[in-house]
Amino acid sequence: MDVTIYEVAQRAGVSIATVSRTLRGNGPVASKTREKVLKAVEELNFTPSRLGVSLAEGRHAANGIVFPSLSGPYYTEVLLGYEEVAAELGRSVLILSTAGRTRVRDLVKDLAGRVDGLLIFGHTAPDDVVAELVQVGMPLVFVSREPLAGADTLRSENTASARLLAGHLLDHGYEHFAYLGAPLVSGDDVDERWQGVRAVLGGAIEAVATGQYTVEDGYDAALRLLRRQRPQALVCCDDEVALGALLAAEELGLAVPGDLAVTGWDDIMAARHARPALTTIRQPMRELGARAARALDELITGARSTPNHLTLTTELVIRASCGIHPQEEPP
Amino acid sequence: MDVTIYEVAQRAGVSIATVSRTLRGNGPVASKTREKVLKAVEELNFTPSRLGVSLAEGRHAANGIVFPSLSGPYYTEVLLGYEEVAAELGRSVLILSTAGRTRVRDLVKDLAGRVDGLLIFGHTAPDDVVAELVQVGMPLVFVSREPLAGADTLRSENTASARLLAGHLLDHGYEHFAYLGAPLVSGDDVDERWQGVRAVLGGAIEAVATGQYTVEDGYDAALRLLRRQRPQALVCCDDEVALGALLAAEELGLAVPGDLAVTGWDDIMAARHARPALTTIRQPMRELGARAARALDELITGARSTPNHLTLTTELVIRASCGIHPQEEPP
DNA sequence: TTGTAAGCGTTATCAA
DNA sequence: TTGATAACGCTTACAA
Repeated sequence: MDVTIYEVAQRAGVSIATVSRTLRGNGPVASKTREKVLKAVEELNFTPSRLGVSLAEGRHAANGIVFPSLSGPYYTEVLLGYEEVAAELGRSVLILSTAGRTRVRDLVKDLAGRVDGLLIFGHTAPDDVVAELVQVGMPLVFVSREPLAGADTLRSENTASARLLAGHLLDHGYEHFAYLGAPLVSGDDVDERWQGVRAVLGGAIEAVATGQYTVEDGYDAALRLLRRQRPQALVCCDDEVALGALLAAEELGLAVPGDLAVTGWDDIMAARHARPALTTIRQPMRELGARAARALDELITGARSTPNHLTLTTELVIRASCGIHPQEEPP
Repeated sequence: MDVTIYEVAQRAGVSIATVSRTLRGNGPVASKTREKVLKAVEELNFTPSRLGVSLAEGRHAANGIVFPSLSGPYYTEVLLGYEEVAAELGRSVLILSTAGRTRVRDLVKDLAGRVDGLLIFGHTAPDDVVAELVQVGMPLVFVSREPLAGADTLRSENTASARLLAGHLLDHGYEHFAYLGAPLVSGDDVDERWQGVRAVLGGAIEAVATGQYTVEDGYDAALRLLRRQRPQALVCCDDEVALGALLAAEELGLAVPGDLAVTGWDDIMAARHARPALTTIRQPMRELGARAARALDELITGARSTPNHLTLTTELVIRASCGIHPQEEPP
């Protein structure tokens, strides 16, 4: 891409203004002129410089997204939903992964300078940068964190489903529980889930830390836990941790369900295919991303100016891992 | 971000050229002047507009990446390696997912207009667009496809490892095979793998199609296959398909290994944790991404101008799924 | 050591 | 219906 609007104008024998009008389809253009212009555009294979357009329009036509990493399907799914809708709306997507990275502050600020709006997961961006962005009016939507003034927040319902899940486990007759994946920051999804189950299970459940919320760390943490005590049910903060717990149980020769119940969260693809299939809370990940993109669009175009705080509903999906269900799948 | 270099200059009582020099640290600036400028920058909280900088510098300081989707860890891992190194080099990353999308041509062209260089997976970008990009000299690196004139190509070794794998299976004494995940385009990784195993196994192996290379489609395809015939070994085009095959085998009551051998490709995290653990070919996915970013940097900065075609080495990882290995893990 | 001014490639206003 | 021309926000010769 090297040819500019000037060369097109010259070739077509018109001014650059006319070329611009023709291409954008706004101002009036005589149809004979239009044809000359289009011909020149065609011949020169002209594409307007994105930089020139953006500078003049005063917008990037691009969105950013900040996530910790892409381990596991959760962030990936949200990202795909986000990118798809963003593309529909004519916006590109710039990504920023913060996990294990130094100078996150600068990276986020740089990213913010390249986009019209930002989707930020939980607390992946430093509070002061967030404050700054809110301050300057940058359109922002946060996913998986508590509401914040001056920005949209979007999340799936956690506490009510947590109670539902806890209730179901009580119905199975369990009395001793552990929550695998202790919350790291307050107010995010993992924390809300923990608060929810604890509200029902009270002293009968104890939070156990994992490193990250991955299969590996879930496996390690579960192994350590199960070697020194035997809760009857392991409520995991997400499906990946739960898959890790399943592996640990197998390694220790514990039957799931039977010796141990395990539950997850999110309903990632692997949850259905796990052995045993995971009881979990389904969260509409793709939709989270899609909605975030639309919300951002509203904010950017000015179709809306007051922040929205939305909570999507979830669904308890009961499968095999949480215990024996007598009248299941009659033949 | 609303304050411009003019306001800073005015406040500091200097010209915009001096502000620019100070901030970029190139031209000479008296230290007293520098301080005045920095003070003004501080007070006004000035950040140079990315658009202005890019337009003047004639570069985006951004890279693009084109992939089909992000299902499964392969693309994700490459993406993470890519983004990490790109960030190190001061470049942002724009993504484009093409799966199930219409107007891919336009999307790729638009993306190309926003970046200094592009990583493209296999054949995810239409050939004519690719030709056009090569034509105009856009720095390009392709991952997982056959060498192409005018662009870097980068891939992991496939055929030699395929032979190695096939040989190992022959050593197990198998005589009837199936290759799950028939190649869709010629020249990509999946095709090379197929060519490699077929070179060794000849007529003893037959290619079986899956939809996409996912756990679900692998499961479906394996189920259909195993219901009508019983190869002794299932060579899968990647680990996800292999995981699906494992599920299908379990569903049919086939023991793996024993009744059936299954192998994968890539060595994703789940391969190690699968039951049985997957025999597979390890491919350095993260490094693929990292190298692509560096290669692009060389091309963009002009440190190199002739295309490179690099093949990274892989490793056969023998685990349990390919058959019984007598003297394994002595206690 | 500093400032002036010419780009960089568009869009859009205002006259003609 | 068209064309000058002023933004948009910066970098960087070139002069001073």
